[in-house]
Amino acid sequence: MIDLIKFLKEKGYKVTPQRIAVYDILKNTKEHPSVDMLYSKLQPVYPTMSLATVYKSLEVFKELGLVQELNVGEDKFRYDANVNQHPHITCINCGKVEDVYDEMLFDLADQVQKKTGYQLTNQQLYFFGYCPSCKLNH
Amino acid sequence: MIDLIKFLKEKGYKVTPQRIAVYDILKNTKEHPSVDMLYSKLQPVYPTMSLATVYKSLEVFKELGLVQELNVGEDKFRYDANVNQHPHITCINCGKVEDVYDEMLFDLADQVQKKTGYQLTNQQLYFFGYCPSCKLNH
DNA sequence: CGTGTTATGATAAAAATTTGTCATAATCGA
DNA sequence: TCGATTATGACAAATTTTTATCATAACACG
Repeated sequence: MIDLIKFLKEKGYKVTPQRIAVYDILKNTKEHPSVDMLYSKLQPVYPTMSLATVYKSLEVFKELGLVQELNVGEDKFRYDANVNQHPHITCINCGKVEDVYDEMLFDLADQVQKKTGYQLTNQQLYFFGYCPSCKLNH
Repeated sequence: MIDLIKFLKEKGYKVTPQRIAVYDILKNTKEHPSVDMLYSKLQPVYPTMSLATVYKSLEVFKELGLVQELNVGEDKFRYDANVNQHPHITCINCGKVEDVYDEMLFDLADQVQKKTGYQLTNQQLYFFGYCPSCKLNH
């Protein structure tokens, strides 16, 4: 949270309760919410919070490098306050998105860079399947 | 091409010039076209081809397992007649999408499955960066 | 070749997220 | 605390891909 305030001030953005609230949710969840999920979570706390404000806050956070935008194959984005590049896994039954930790993935970028001749800037690794609890009901 | 006709007939779909034309383009390109790209390519050959027909053809192909739908982070899909699961790399300058061949990626799914407990059905691995020719102009 | 069924094409319409507008409110530095 | 500037909120509007409609055309089977 200290980071958010510092970053906002450094760039001349104002520190507002709304921005803090949005970032706070992102920082304290592992469920990679979309804009509508964020909005729903904020409603109880900030009944007057507007969708536009959520969008505008996220825009600022992206610019500050405080969140990353994920495209998990839905027609909307999800957001993650963990800006480290890391793979995600989505349950195709219940829709949840989780992180994947695997050392094997660390060397991947280098390897791909050598093979392709591209200068990599980014990667998005998504796995899809049934999560442990959903796979029981199949 | 023989596959397409066989598959269509097996499932009771009619063999039409439009379906053949759409599939033909997908089969003979490596650029992973989107619907609008397909439509543009078809225009010179089939001036009366409709966008709706492109969409409907792709729907059938997906059902037959003849194409895969890619989400490379745009707000539309791209299509690939190579239905093997394989990683893609996108140039963030010129927008082209290419395949990545790397043996390292083959074990990945198993590894992730073990780590996460998920039953994997699918994966989408996307790398982003500047392609060899675009990176010169930076 | 004829008939029943499915596909096509043109256009309208949906669908849903994201952006714009602008009056009002809040922030921040002096 | 004051004043200048920026942000918020409510809603309109844009954007754009994708689906639905339906009369006409084409296919496939006997």
